[in-house]
Amino acid sequence: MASIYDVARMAKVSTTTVSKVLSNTPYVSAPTKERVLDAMRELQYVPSLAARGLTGNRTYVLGLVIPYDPAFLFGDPFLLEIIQGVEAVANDHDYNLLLSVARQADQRSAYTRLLRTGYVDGAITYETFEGDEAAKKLEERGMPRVSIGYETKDRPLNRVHSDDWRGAYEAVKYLLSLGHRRIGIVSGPAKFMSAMDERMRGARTALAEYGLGLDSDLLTYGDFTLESGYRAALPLLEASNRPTGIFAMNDRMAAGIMRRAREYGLNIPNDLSLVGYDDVPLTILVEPPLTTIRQPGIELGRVATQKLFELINNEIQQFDPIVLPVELIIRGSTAPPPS
Amino acid sequence: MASIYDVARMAKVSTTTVSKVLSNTPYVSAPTKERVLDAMRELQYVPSLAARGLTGNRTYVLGLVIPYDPAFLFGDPFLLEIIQGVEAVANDHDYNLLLSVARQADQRSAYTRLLRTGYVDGAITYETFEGDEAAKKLEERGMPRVSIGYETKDRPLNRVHSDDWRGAYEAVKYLLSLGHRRIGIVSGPAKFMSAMDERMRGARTALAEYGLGLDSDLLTYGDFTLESGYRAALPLLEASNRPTGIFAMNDRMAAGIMRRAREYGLNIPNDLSLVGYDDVPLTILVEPPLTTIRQPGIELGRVATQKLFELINNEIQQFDPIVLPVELIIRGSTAPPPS
DNA sequence: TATAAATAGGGAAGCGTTTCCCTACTTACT
DNA sequence: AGTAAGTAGGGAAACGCTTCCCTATTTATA
Repeated sequence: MASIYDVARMAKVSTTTVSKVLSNTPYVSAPTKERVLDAMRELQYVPSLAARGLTGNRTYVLGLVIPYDPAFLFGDPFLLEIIQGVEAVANDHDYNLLLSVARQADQRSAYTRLLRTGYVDGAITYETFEGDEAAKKLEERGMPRVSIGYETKDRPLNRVHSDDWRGAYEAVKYLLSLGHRRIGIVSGPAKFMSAMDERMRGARTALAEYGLGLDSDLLTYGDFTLESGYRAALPLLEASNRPTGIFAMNDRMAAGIMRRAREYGLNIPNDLSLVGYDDVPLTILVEPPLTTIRQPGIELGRVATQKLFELINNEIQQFDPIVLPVELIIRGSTAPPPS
Repeated sequence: MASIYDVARMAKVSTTTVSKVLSNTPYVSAPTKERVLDAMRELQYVPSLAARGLTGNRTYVLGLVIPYDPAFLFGDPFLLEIIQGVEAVANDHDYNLLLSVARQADQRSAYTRLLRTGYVDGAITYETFEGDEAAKKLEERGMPRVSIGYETKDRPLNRVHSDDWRGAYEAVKYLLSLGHRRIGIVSGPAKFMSAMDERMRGARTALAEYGLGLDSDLLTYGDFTLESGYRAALPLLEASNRPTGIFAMNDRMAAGIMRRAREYGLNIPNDLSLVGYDDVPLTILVEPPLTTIRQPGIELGRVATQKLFELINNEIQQFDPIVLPVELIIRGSTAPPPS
C-alpha cells in the first residue's frame, strides 16, 4: 500500500509538501500541487488513519455509543433512523462511524475502551444513563461528545433530544379531548431512560388540566418490545376501571397492546383508543393505522452530529440543549370513548 | 492520557515488557506481570489503537461496508438484524465496528477509503456488486474479507448468504400447492443484487415443476420500500389475467401490495394470496399476518463475522460459500385461490 | 561440574503521518 | 539599491506501540 513516502518520491518533493497538499495548507505552488495530486492518483494513495491518529491529529472517526444491551435497543427501527442521520452527516464530513454497543455486562468497559482508545475525534452517545463517570472524565480531557437523550443534571449541555414532555402531553391531551377520562399508560424502561420521566410528567400535566390524576392501576411498564406491550396490556384490560384509551410509549408496544385488545374482543378504536410513540413505519401497517407521536429520528442524528462537528472544529465550546419538536399524528386508532 | 511509557515507568520495566504483558507473551515473571497490571489499572491505561494500527498489527476494528445509498437499505429492519449479528460477534472478540455506508455518488471512494486506510483488520461487505475492483485489490494484499450475499463468479469464496433459491422456490411452490396458477412476482432491484437472480431462478423452477412459465406481465420490480411495493402492485392487479397470488421479495413491499389490494377491494387471502420475504417483525402486525420466508439475519451476521475472525487469525485461508437455510412461515395471508 | 536450553527482560528501530522550525528565493516597498 | 515581507519547500522530531534481536540469569541435562 502506498505511503506518503511513495507519493513524495514520485512527485519529487518532501513528505512535508505532500502533507501540505493533503491539508490544503497554502504556500504550495500550483504546479507542485498538481504533481503531488497526480502522484496520489497514480498510486491510489489513501492516507493511513492510524498514522494520522498517532500524531494527535484527526482520526476521521466518530464514535456512536449505545450503552445498552443490543437485544434491547437493536430491534428498534427508531434507532436505525438515528444511525442513519448520524451516518449521513459523518459521511458529509468524510468521517467514518465507529459503532459501539455495550452489553449489560461490560457496559462500562466497551464504552470506555472506545472513547479512551484515541481512535475517535468525538462521540455521540445515545441515551446514556445518569452518573456516567467514564464519560465525564473524557470530557474533562476535552473529548467532544454530544448526547442524544437526557442525562444527569450535572451535564445540562451538549445534548439533543426531542420534546418528550410535549409528546406525551399532546398524546394524553388528545385522548382527553376526545372525551376519554380513564387513560392507561404503558411506559418504557423507566429506570434508565430519563425520556420516560419527561413523558410521564407531560402525561400527568395533561391529566391535571382535566382535573385528573394518574391512577396507579393504569400505569404499567414494558421494555419497548412488542411482546412487552402485549404483556403490559393485560393488567390494564383487566382492571376494574378499564381504561378507554391507552398511551404507549413506543409503537412496538402499542402494536402489542393492539394484539392483546383484539384477543379480548375489543374493537380499536371503538372500544379502546390507542396512541403510540415514535411513528416508525409499522404504524401505517397495522389495522387500524396507529395514532402516534412522531419523533424526528433522522433529524435527531443529524443535528447531534452537526453539533459534534462544531465542537470538534472548536467553532463552539458547548451548546445548550437542543429540543426537537414532535408531532401528533392522528390516524385510525383513536376515537371518542364508547358511551 | 496514559501511554505505555507511563505504565513502564510506574512498573519500573521497559515498554517491551509492558507490551509483552499486553499480548500475553510468555517469559514475563508473575511478579513483574502483576506490577505491570497494577500500573495499568492505576493509570487506567488503554492502548492506543492508532499506534497499534501503525505497527502493522491488529487494529481491533472491523469494517462493515454497505455500498448502497443509505436511504435505500437503511430503512430495512433486516439490515439491522445483520448489523446486530456482526456487532455481537465483534464484541465477543473485543473488536469495534466501523460502519461505512457508501452513497450512490462516492460509492467507490467511501468503500475504498475505509478499506485501504489501514484502519481495519478485516471487512464484511454486504451485498457488494459485481466487478468490484477495489475489493479485489485489497484481497490480493491479504485484507481478509467476507461477503454477505453473492458476488461475481470470480470470487466464489468467503461468502455467506441464505438460500435464496430455495426461499423463492418454497414460496412459489407453496402458492402453487394451494392451487394458484397465476402467480405474480414483485422482485427487488435486480440490477445489483444477485440474490434477486437466485430467487427468480427458484421461482421459475417451482413454476416449471407445474408446467408453468413466468408471464412477463406478472413480473414487476420495486426497490424494497413499502411505497415501491404499492406501486409495483398496480400493474399486477390491473393485468388482464390478474394473479391470484403474489410473491414479493421482501416484507415491506408485501405490505405495500397489501395496502394496494385493500384499496382495490380485494380481500387477502380470499381474493389474493400474498407471500413476503425476510420475516421482519412487521409481518405479524399486518392484518392478516403475512406468510413469508424467514431469513436468519442475525445468524447471517454472526456466521460471517465468525468466519472473518478465522481468516484474520489465519486459521483458515478461505472457505467455501456458506448457505444458511430459510424457512417458509405460513400465516394468514395465503389461502387457496377463489374458485 | 560443564554445557545447553529455557526464562526474563531491555534497547532501539520502525510504522506513516503532522508539525515545528529552518532556509532560500521572490516580490514589493522605501 | 537595500530591506522587509511573502512565498515555496524541506529536515527532523514526535506520536505510542510492536518486534527483532540482544544479554543475563536460572534451570535442566549429560
